[in-house]
Formats: sequence, structure tokens, C-alpha cells
Amino acid sequence: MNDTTDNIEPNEPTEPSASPSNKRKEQLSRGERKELTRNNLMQAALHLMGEGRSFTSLGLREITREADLMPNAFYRHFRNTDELGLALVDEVGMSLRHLLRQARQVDITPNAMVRRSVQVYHAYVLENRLLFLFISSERAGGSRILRLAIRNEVSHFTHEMAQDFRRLGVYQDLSTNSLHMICGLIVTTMLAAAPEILDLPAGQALLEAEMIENFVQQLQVVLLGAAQWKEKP
Amino acid sequence: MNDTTDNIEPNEPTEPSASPSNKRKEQLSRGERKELTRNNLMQAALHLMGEGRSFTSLGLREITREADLMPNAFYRHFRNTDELGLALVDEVGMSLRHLLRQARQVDITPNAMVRRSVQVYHAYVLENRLLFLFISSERAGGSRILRLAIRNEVSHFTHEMAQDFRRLGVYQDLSTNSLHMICGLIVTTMLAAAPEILDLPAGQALLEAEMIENFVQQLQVVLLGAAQWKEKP
DNA sequence: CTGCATTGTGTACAGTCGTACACAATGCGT
DNA sequence: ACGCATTGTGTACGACTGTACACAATGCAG
Repeated sequence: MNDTTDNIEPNEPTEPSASPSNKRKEQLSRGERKELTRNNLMQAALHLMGEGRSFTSLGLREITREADLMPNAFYRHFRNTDELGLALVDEVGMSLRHLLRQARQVDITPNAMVRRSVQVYHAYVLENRLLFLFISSERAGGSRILRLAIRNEVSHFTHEMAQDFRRLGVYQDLSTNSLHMICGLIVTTMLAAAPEILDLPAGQALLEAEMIENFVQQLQVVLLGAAQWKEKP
Repeated sequence: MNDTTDNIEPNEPTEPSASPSNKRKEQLSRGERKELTRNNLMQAALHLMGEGRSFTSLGLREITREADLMPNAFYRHFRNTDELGLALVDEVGMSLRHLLRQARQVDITPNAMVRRSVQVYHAYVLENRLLFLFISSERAGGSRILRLAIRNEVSHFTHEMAQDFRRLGVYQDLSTNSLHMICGLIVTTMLAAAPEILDLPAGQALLEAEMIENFVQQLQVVLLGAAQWKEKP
């Protein structure tokens, strides 16, 4: 009902990208958009895992549907679903490093430290629920390539933890090998706890407290053993 | 070309089931035959896992094909693939109990016992490769029902191990709770070792020895810690 | 011995899967 | 400013999936 047929959009700003909440597809460089949908695919896969599906059993179509893309678009970012898995493993790596950095800055009272670290870890697992779901289930199952990649990432993690122990000056009289062995034990215990944390129905405060207490005690036993550990001559 | 058209089979035994290596479909009762093909289905699933497939991703058709049956026959034995999984979990339970019985009769020299037990365990995992492949991968991944069933079986296992420790008189001054907590730690460590054992390419004697040595040391650390463990008042 | 329930076959169907090819839109280097 | 490489769409195909129904063989109970 306008008097002029031209200029259909009267509110068009004179300067492009002037409005901050711009509806114009949020002005992004090509590479940025690509990285974005690539991330969408990864998040879609994670989200599907959150609904009980296991990554290995996810289909290419299922993932693209969740990410609101046509199936073909998948190939613009990954060759396989396995390759998408590897990208997720990278994200896991970042996440684990972040966790370590977060746990590092913790007061050093050998006994209370464990309790505190467990709390940090527990919160962290719940925060990054989907990623830990992914590691836990694919660390032992599914495709061999993914399994090895994850195990590699976990190995990095133990290594860094050992370095941190060295830096903090705890267990100074342990050989590097022994320290690494012990960190491996700790990491194993941590990772084994993750699925139990994730499977616990939220709101079961009592069961949760029990589980955490058990977890704390197990780590304390390990540290106790580590303190007593003697290198074989 | 025979002179008599009757009695085509001249070697037919006068007594039925007289020949031990009888070709007559090995004379079996109905129930026995059913149990047999049911087992065939389970073994088929395990065998497919041996070729790198994960149980969760196995299809009903795939399994029946491997077991040399028509797809429909599956339903005569299981409602789902999940139900077949649960049957496998039962087998896992039997297997774990067997392992415990096998490890139980072991000379009690606290330190050498660990080494011996690890050898027994290592051999046992390799012997029952497919079952441990199954537990390892489904313990954290796949369907929730399977996961919980396996965790339940593992819990039984820990419990029995704790009872054995009590019976053997080791760690007498630990409370039942603490003993259970420590057995949980041991079992966690054992199960975490299984995938690494299974993924190691056969014939890598050196790597294998390293891995086992690491495994032994980890258990020794745990036992050392357990010996030092004090109940909280 | 007869008849029925059990066990497995054969065939069929709708749905999903991975992938291929042709094509539209478009940011970006030249 | 043009043209090309990139990113995503639309459609299609053959293979595979889980499940349904009708039917054959047969051990076993009455």
C-alpha cells in the first residue's frame, strides 16, 4: 500500500553493518562461516550423544539433520564420521588441558587437595558432560582410529600431570617412570569415575555424596601408596 | 543300478544312534537345539566384534547372517539386539566368576602374588578376548540398559573379590566399606588394562612386557596404599 | 499315531543409509 | 568488476535395515 514501488525497505540503514543486532546473516568472513558450520556439525554429534546415542552408531545423515544441513554438505567439512570424531578428540584435548590448568591453581595441603581436586573434576565433568560422554564411550569402543587418538590424548594428559607434580615438588624422590606410572593410575581412576558421574540421575544428592566420597578415598589410597613407593634397585 | 529299489541305505544301523559320529543331525532334543542356535547367535555377535565392529552398531540382520540364519529366526530367541547383549552380559558374569576362582588358588606371598595374578589375568583376557572386548566397549558406551547390567556384574565381581580378601585374612583391619572401596580401585585398574592388552598387536614382546610391568607396579602401589590406609574415626 | 506348538524359511515392504551428480548462491582474489 | 573456487541445495540410486505375514518341517505331548 506504499505510494512508491521502489525502495521496499524503508528502514534500510545508510551505512552497512551499522546496526549491532544486524539480521543480515551476521556479516562474517567466508572462513568464519565455514568454521561455524563445521562446529555446528560437531556440536550436533555431541548433542545426539546426549540423547543416549553412541557416537559410533551415529550416521552422517543423522548428524547433518541435527545440524540443519543437507546430507551432502557434510563432505565439505569431513570425509567420514570418523574424521569428525577425530576433530572431537582434538576438542577433548583442549578441554583436558583446560581442566589441568584449572586444577593446577589449588592450595597445596596434600590431603585437602585431593578433596578439592575431586570437586573441581566433578563440576568439570558435569559442565562438559557431552565431551566426557564422548571420551568415556569411545575410549574403549568403536573405531580403532578414534580409540588410539583418544588414548594418545589421555597419554598427553598424564604426561602433563606428571610435569605438574614435578613442578610443584611433590614426590620429588620418584623416578620419572614411576611418577608417570602413578599419574597413569590417577588418570585411570578419574576417567573410570566419569561415566558413573554422568549416569547418576541428577538430584540424588545422597548417592552423589557417597560416590564422591568413594572416589576421594580411592585417590587417597593411591597417593598413600605413591608416598610409600620405593624404586626397585 | 541296484537290483532292489527298496532299502536304499544298506549300512543303516539296526540300533538308532549306534554310530558315535552320527551324521543324522547329531540327535538332539528340541530344547538342546534351540539353546545351540541361541548360542550361535551370541557367538556370531562376539565374532563380529572381533572383526572391529562395536556391539552397539551391530544389526540384527548382520548377526543372523553370521550365524547362518534367516533374519526372522532372530526373534525366536531375542526380542532385540539389546536382549542378546544382556545374555552376553550373563556370560560375562560367569566368566568373571571363573576368573576369580582361577586366581583364588594362588600362593600367598603378598608381593609375588600380584605379579602372578597379573599373569593369570593377562592370559585370561587373551583367552576370552571377545568377551573382554565386549565388556570394555559396552561398559561405558552404547545402550544404557547394557551399561547398567555390566556395571552390576562388575559390582558383583568386586564384592566377591572383597569376600575373598576377607577369607584369605589379608587387610584384616580394614572395615568392609574400605575393603570394598579398595577392591573397586583394583577392579577399575584391571578393567582399564584390558583394552590396552587387547589392542596390543600380538608378537610385540617388548611392549607387552613394558605394559605388564606398568600394570604390576600400579597394583602394587594400590596395595601399598591399602596397607597404610587408616579408617577415618 | 495324531495334532499342535515350536523353530526356521521365504518373501515383501517401508524406511534409512552413504554417496554421486548437477546446480544455485556468493565471498574473495585478481 | 569479473570470474572462479567454495559452500550448500535438490534429487536420485542402490544397498541395507527392522519387521510383518504366510508357510514348511518336525520334535514332542496327548
